[in-house]
Amino acid sequence: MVKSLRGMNDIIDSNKFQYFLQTATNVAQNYGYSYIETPLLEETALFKRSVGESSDIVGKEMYQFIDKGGHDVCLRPEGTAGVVRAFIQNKLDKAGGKYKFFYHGPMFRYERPQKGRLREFHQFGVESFGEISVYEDMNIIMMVCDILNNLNIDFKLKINSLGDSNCMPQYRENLLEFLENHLDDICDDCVRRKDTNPIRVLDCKNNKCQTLYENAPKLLDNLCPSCDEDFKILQNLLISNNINFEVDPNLVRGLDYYSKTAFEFISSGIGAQNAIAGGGRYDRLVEFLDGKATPAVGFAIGVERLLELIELPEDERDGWYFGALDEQYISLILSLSYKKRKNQKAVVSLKPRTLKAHLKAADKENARYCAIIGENEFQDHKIWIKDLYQKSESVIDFDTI
RNA sequence: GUGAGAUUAGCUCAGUUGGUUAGAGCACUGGUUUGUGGUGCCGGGGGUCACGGGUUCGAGACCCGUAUCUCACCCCA
Repeated sequence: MVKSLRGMNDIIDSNKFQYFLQTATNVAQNYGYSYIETPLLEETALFKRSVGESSDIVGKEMYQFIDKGGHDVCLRPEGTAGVVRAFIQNKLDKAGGKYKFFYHGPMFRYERPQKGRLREFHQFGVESFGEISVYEDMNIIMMVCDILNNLNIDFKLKINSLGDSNCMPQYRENLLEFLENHLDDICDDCVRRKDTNPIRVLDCKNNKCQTLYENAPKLLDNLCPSCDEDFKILQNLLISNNINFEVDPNLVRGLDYYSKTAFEFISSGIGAQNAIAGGGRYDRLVEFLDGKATPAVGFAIGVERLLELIELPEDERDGWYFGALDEQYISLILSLSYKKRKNQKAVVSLKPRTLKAHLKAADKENARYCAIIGENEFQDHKIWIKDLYQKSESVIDFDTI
């Protein structure tokens, strides 16, 4: 038997998926965002330049291949790069103004699958272009809060500031110097990180490293005045809007393009993969991908991780079930259901059964009304209807259905 | 990529030191003296015991390999 590839699942029971998508789409539209769809396949160079070759995503997790035309392409491992490319390619950077997009769809990373981590997974994300103000960072965070609250999901918000091109390079130097001086005391992973992505040592899980890093230079102590002020404004905004948060000076993002505000939404109860949404500001990325310098900020939600946490509201009895006690009335109920379906849900049993069997089936369908025609009803030009919720019965002329 | 544990019916799981025809609950399906569901009773279908080798008179069980799932690491949403 041919099976689906490892870490790639069918979505057979799509109720939660649809429920999430509707909720998130609603919120995004309430914030004035419009839908954008970009290709799943892009030139490999796009991700190398945006996400960064130092990241594991690009370094070892991309579905990359040479297509029949000899182009080096790969399945998108994340959503931002494609949206930024589309923004530049359609010359929206030159047009000026503000652009706000939301997107959703599959992403691909060649990882070892676990719960909340798949090779083909789904993200819902937004990207806001042209707003340099930290108030937009706040808008974006409020949007995630709205989505999670509407879905009744408990979360913790962690924020940090990564600094910008004024203060980050200097901080990086300071940190590198610190690491060089403690090479013998840090774990093997951190030695490796020092060369690939030194900022990442900050969220190392090794206790010995963490104790050591308490004395390391701190991101937040090295912010330039502009970054520092924005970060304070953001915290005040969160407080005045009653959004609980925690400043996590060790919060770093895995993708290279982030600067200034970085945030992560965490949930307990889904195991080690506890980040359900993440995002931040990426003011340099548009320019870096050959566009006109445009500030931008966005987030992405990991859909599968969120689905683990969603409790679907209970379905109420709804719609009609049509059944016949004898073969000869089936064409009649087929017509009646066709009529009823113009404005309501209606299912038809295509085979004659006993009344009891029909009631059982109607109940299983979670129908509100069970409508049955038997010999008695047919002779009187009537249909028997039971309201399965009210438990009341009635008999009406079937032309009035 | 590293380490660990799993895999028996559609689902959740039993299955004794290796020994007849591999079981249960749920789900599905049919019937239930006369036309009343969710909540009675009786029946029925459904398993290449993940796949491939090996040990043995005999393997669902023991050994090896592969695949997949799960957990942790790494990484990240």
